[in-house]
Amino acid sequence: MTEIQALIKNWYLENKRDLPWRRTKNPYYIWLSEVILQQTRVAQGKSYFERFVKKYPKIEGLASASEQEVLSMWQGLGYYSRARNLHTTAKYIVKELNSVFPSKHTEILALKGVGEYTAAAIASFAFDQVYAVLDGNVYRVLSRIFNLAIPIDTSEGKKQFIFLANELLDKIQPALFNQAIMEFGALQCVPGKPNCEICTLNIYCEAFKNNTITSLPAKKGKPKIRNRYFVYFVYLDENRETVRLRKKTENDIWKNMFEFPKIEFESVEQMDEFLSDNKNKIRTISTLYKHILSHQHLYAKFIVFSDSLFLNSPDVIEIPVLILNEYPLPRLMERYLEQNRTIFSHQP
DNA sequence: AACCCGGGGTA
DNA sequence: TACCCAGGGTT
Repeated sequence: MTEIQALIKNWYLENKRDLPWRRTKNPYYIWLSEVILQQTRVAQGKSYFERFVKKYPKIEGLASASEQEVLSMWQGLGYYSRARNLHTTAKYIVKELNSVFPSKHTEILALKGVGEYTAAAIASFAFDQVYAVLDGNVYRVLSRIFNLAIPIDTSEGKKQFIFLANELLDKIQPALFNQAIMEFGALQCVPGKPNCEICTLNIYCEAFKNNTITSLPAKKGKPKIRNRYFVYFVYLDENRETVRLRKKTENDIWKNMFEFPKIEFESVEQMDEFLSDNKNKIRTISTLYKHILSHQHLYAKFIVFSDSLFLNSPDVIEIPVLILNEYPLPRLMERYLEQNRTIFSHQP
C-alpha cells in the first residue's frame, strides 16, 4: 500500500503539469479553480481561472460584482449554476464570515456549490487536512489498481471507493497525494486504452494483470460492451485428418481452453482489409459469426489458409480431427465445427 | 436513485 | 457516435 503511494507520488513529481492553481495555498483561489474544474477539462478551464483571478484578485471583488457580470465571465464554460453558486458563496463568506474562508471540513462542505469532492480538495490543498478526493480520475485509478468492478454509480459502490480512497491516501502528505492520484488518472491511467506497458504501477495493478483495464471503472448505467474481431486460421492437412489448435494461456476470455490460431483486429474494416489483402492464400472463408458474451461482442471469421503462418509457433499443436472433442473448446469454436461437418469429414 | 445541468475533446 | 471531463443540486 505504501509502495503504491510512493509510486504515485514519484510519478507525479516526474510528470506533473505546471498549473496556476498549484502555485498557491490561498483557499479562495483553490476554491475558484475547483469549481471551474468541476466536470471540466484543465485545458478548457485554465483561461477562465486566469481571467477570474485577474478580474477578482480578492474574494471581496467577486462578492461585490453583479450576478450578471459573473455569468458573463462564465460564458462558454457550461453548467452555469456553478457561477451562480460561486457568486452566492462569495457574498456569504464576505458578509457572514468576515471574508475569512472557512477551514473546517463541515463548514466548507456546507458552502453552495461545494460537494464531497470539492470540500476534500479545498481542505487538503489549502489547509493540508487529511481528506481523500474522489473524482472521475480517482475512481478510474482505484478501480483498476484493485480490479474493483462494482459500479461507481451506486451507493454501495461509492461507499467502497470512499473506503479505498481513504485507505490509500497518504496521511502525511494528503495535498501532494491527492494532486498526484488525480494527475496520474488524467495523464497516465486514462479512459479507453492507457499505455500500461510503460506504467510504473503496472506490477501492482490488478486490472492490468487480469486484462480488465478497458472495462473499468464499471458503471451501472450502460454496461460497457467491447467489440472484438477475430480471424481464425483453420489448418487442415491434405487428408483432413489433423488440425492445429492453440491453448489460450493469456489472461483473457477462455483461459486454458483451445482454439484455432487467430489474429485479432480492432474493427471490421481492419479485419476485411486483412482478408482482401490475403485472398489469394485463402481457400475457403466462413460467414461472419457473431458471439455475444456479457461484456464483449465477438465477430469472427474462419478461413482455411494455405500458408505456413503460425504453423511454427511453439504453442500451436497438431491435433487429429477425430479427437477434437477431447479438447475444451469455446462455444464459438463449437458452433463453427457444427456448421462445417462437411469440411471436417472425420467429425462424428 | 434518477434526473438535470453544457461545452468541448477524443477515439 | 459514444464516452468522458478535477461534480453538485434537486426531486
